[in-house]
Amino acid sequence: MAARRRSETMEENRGKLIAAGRKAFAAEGFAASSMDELTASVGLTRGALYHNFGDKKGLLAAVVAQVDGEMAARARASSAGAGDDWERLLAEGAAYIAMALDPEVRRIVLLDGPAFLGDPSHWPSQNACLQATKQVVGKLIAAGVMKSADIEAAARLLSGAALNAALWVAASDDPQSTLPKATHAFRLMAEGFLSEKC
Amino acid sequence: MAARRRSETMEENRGKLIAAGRKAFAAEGFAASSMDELTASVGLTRGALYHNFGDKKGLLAAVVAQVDGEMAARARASSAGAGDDWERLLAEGAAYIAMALDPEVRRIVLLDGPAFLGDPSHWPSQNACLQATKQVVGKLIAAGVMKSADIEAAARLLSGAALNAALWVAASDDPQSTLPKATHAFRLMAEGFLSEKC
DNA sequence: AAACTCACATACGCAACGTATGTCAAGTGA
DNA sequence: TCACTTGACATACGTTGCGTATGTGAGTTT
Repeated sequence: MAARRRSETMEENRGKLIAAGRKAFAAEGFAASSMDELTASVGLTRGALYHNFGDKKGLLAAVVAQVDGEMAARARASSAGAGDDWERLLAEGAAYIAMALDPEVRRIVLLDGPAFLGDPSHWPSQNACLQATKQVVGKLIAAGVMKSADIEAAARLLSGAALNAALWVAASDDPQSTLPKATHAFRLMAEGFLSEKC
Repeated sequence: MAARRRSETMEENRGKLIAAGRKAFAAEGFAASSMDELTASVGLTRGALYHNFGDKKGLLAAVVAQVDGEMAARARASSAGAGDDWERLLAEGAAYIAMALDPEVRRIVLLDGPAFLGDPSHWPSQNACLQATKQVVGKLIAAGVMKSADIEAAARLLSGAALNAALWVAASDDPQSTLPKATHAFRLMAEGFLSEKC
């Protein structure tokens, strides 16, 4: 058989472990996931895991970084069609709410991530979503569309409201009917930041 | 020595374990807290814990219920001096932000609680804080002070925004200087729910 | 006061993490 | 091509910590 390059199989194995991590962490949570089972499910042992990621939390960090990156991409995509920056901001908020309905996002990034890795603003992935929001908020405040306020505070409040509302939506009996209520309330509240409303 | 009643010592031991749980969970987090050490620290063994609380998560639930109750009391106290209901709502929001600065509240109720016990709205303590906010929001919407919106959605967004902002404040380098920025932004955003602003 | 209850201690099995060590294929230089 | 090195991963082991099954003695009942 063709002799495969080392770096090639290593990247492949890292990918396998991260993919298995996404599944296991989303399904059972970080604490309840067994690394023996997880590694065995992709034909490896714990040796591979500790060599590549250092420890169990290292794998979680890698998984979080990957999912976080995908979230930022989703947020960008959903706000791409917006006419102005304000509509872009609202679109990103709606995207946050929709993303938190994803079991992987909810369990891994919103629950286990903060609990086991600490505050998201200190993650290596830097919470890419929040950075995007901060940028838009900064532009809107500078342009006078939004009232003067601390940029990071406003971005935090907006994304925090959206994410927390989404956790509620996801845990509700009928997510599909509660989702519009959440997005409507979000739009109302965000408008509190608008400068001129008369 | 005077023979002590059984129910008396039992309540006392429950209290000791809950108090030890608050300390340990706040300091090291739920997952990293050893039940052997925790029970030994109050002169008991794990036997007492499993008899009283069923399992490790049972103790966490009891601790969360106690802290949650204290949070509700704090919120009530801080909004007691408010003139009207709207000011009461803002005061509660400010109280949320201040409470999340408490290490016990942050670690136990905001991080480990949701991660290990599931969504707060399904807790036996019913997330007493949120219930209080819902009541005020309901009155304000009925009175026409706030725009029409789903009561629970509005309450969730407001408390979620406050709590998430508070997590940021707590994790920041200089909490004392970022706190006013957060409360100011919160007030601005909450005003988005006001009916008449002209 | 004898029988009983139950709150808690003791002892055990098991699962899972992390580490120390072994191993063999991929790379390197002659 | 062949000895030699590297390193990615497997294997084996020690440790920790949870949950349970069983024991026990102080308190309670009759």
